[in-house]
Amino acid sequence: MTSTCENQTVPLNMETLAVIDFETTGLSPAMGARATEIAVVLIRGGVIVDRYQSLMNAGVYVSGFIEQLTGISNAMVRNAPSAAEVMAAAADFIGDTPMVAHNASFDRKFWDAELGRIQRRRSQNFACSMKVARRLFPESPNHKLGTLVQYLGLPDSGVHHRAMADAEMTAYLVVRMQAELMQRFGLNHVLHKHLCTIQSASSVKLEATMKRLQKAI
DNA sequence: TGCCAGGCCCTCTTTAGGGCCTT
Repeated sequence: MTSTCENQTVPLNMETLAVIDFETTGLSPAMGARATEIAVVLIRGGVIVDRYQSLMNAGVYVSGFIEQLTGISNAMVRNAPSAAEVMAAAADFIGDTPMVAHNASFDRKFWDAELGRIQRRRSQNFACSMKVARRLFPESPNHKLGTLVQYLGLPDSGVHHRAMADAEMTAYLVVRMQAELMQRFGLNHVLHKHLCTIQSASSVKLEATMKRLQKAI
C-alpha cells in the first residue's frame, strides 16, 4: 500500500499549500473518465494568496448526469482550452508546492492521469482534508466537504461541484483545521507533513500522535 | 440489459463485509 505522504520533506518555515479540485466526467480515469475543470488555490499563513482555474477540453462527452451535477455542459467543454494546455499551466502554477484535496485519492488519480498524458509527473505528495477532518471532527454528521463547511461555519459561496468553489471551501477547511490543531494541541504551526502524519494515524491513536508532534515541533 | 472505481476505515472483524467520499 502506498501512502500519499511518504518521503515528505518540508522546510520549517511559512509554507505554501496548493489546494486542488477537479470536476470530471466520472469517478475513475482507469474507466475512461477525464477532467473537465480544475481549480487550484494557494494558501499561505492562513489566507488565500493566489488562484488558478480553467475548464478543459479533453475531447470527451459530458453525460447528462454530470452536466446536472456540475453545471458543466458539452458546449462549455468544447469551447475550453485543451486538457494538455490547461494541465501544463496548472502544473507550472503549482510547481513543487505540497498539495491538498478533499478525498485526495480521487484528485490524485486524475492529477497523475492527466499529467501523464502530457508526459509529466507529480513530484510532491497529497494530503487529504477528509481524512484529517475525520480525526479532528468525528462528531460531524458526515465528512462530505459541504457538510464540514456548514458544520464549522466556514464561508460558503452556495456553489457546489464547481472546481473553484470546492477548492476554496477545501482551503477554508484546511486553514480551520490548522488553527484547530494549533489551539487544541498547543502547536506553533501545522505543516503539510503534519497533516500527513495526522491523516495516517489511527483515530484511536490521535492523542498519542499529537503528543509526538508536540515534542517534534 | 445492466453495470462499471478504489482506498480507507469501522465493526456485529481479522478465514469479511459494507459504508464513506470523490465526479
